[in-house]
Amino acid sequence: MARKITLSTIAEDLGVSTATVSLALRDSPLVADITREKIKEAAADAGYIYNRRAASLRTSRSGIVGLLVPDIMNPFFAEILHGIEEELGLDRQTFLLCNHRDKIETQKHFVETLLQFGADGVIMSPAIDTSPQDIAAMEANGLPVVLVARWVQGAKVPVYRGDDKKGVYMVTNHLIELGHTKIAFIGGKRVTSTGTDRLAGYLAALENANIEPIEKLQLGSERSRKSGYDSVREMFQNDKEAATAIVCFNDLIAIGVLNGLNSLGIKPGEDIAVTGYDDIAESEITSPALTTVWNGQQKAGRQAARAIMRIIKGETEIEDNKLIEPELRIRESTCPPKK
Amino acid sequence: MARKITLSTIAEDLGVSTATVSLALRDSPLVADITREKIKEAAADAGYIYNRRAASLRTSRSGIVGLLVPDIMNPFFAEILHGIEEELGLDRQTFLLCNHRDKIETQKHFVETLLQFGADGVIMSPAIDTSPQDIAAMEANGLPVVLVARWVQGAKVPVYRGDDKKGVYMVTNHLIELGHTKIAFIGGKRVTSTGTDRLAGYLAALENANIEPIEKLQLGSERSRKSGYDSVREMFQNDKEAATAIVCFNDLIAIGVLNGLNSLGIKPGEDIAVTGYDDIAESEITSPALTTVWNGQQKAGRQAARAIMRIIKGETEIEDNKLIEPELRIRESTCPPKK
DNA sequence: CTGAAAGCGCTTACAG
DNA sequence: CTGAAAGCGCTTACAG
Repeated sequence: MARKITLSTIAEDLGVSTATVSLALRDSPLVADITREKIKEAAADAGYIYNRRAASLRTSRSGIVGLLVPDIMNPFFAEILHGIEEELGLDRQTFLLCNHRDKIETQKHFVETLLQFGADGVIMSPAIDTSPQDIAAMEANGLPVVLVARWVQGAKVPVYRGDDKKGVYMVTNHLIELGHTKIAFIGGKRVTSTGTDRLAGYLAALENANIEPIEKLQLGSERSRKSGYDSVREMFQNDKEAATAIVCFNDLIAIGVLNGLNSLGIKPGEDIAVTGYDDIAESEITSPALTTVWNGQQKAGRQAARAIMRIIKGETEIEDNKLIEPELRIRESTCPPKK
Repeated sequence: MARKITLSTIAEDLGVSTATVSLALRDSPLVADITREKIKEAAADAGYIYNRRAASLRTSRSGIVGLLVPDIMNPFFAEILHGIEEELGLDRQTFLLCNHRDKIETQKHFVETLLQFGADGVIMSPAIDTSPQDIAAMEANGLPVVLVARWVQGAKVPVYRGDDKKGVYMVTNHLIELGHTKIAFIGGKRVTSTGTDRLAGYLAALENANIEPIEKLQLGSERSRKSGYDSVREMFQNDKEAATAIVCFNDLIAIGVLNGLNSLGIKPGEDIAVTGYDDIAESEITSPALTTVWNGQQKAGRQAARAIMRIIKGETEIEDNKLIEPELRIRESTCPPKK
């Protein structure tokens, strides 16, 4: 590369001012058509690269949106991201992604980075133990926040998510209608809002049917395939009739449970009923195909993205964030209790 | 927030110069201990936020590393990312992530963004059809490049990846040693360097054993679970004895194949042998557990991260990038041909 | 050990 | 429609 191309080198070459070049490149109607064309051509020829740092220092808008999720490897969050990408791509925003892995320190450090880069806003599924003060502090520093999938009690920011309690209620009820009474709940016991809400849906359905919940049928705190696999083996290794149905915290757990049961010689969909949650793409091609609940994660992602863009653009009317209605997806993994 | 806290407001409050504040906050030994302490305290009290855009405009180092992968939802790339994160976290680099989904336009647009932000370097698994000129252009614009997992013929930049050809050779050979001769290859036929290398390993093993490769036993171009599921059903729906063993392009395909076979009533690990590639975490808990090849993706990620940091720091001695040795992981999904 | 000053590359009033 | 000038918030020679 010879010398560095900037607005001023272009201006100099063309004998105009930097103001004119700046305006022309951004298609300002203030600039005469001929001038604009001439400038744009010169910029393209010279291989000019717009320096966003300089622009953002001046305008204090960075074009960066922060995105915080527990773990992008989890298809649930990946699908949220997908929704966000679809929506933000249109506005040519760039985003900075962080997997906080539910470590509040990681989250904090990343938020600090966002502030340093002058991010315009952040979409987050907050880490466990995020306080409303944490969120208020971000906003006080000029970083607007929108939540997705998880909510924080007391935080005054929009939240976009599915109705977890209702969805798990529906799927538990589906099992009860099939005739099950010994229904286990596996996974997600960690204290996220999602975990609490989903467990509450399960308990509400049992209560509604006058089924006494059994503590030892509620197992596992993680939300990975491996954890589902391990938990179900733990539950059934000694007592093959511990339960006739299993409500899983999410599809990943359920997939692990299907595999774990298979490894014990118990056939899901025949010997025992298993349900998932989220309806990730994979749940259609498990064997047996998984009965689950569509949770609208892509939709939540799109809503969150749209909301943050509106806030950034200074709109005050943020669309009403009512819960996304869950939908039951009955497939092959549920069956009546075995006689 | 009252007024904005900057270096100059702190300097003013304390009656020192901005140069001193700047130096003090970065722990320069030039500043007297007492002065430094006083300044640091004042900055912390005021809730000072370092403005990286301003700093980076001045120093032309941004602290940003770009990361380009086809799709972060794919555990193979997620594990590479994990390795990179582990390594880069230490240097407090921030990174900008892009899923190019093998669209050269998406990749191009993202690289443009990196240039605008003044990224210090980029680690990439290039999209299909990336040319050596594309990479040369990035470097010419001051953006050093390191490749991971995939390579580009003719590009003069370091590459960190496993020996795909050798690994697939090993696993195909394992099947041949078990007595198989009708061995299919499913997935990955798209023209990535990985696809080409892996197919070559399969063909080399067949040739070495004097087995004639059969065109119609090479199926599927994608690398997803769903694609494996669909391909194997297509292959076996009409002819249940189309093959006695299947080499899959990767573990995801293999997982889809396991499910697809199950859905057809064919038992993998008993009726037919199936192998994966990559040894992602999930392959240990499939049923049956998957025979596969460890590909060292985390290691490749770490190597790539270390290399880009060295380049950024101006070191010229970049560690020699020899291929990572693959390792065969024999589990339950492979068996001799059924009599 | 500390300060005054220039400059990184933009955009934005303000004049004309 | 175009230009001259200031300023965003840092860091870096340069003096002292």
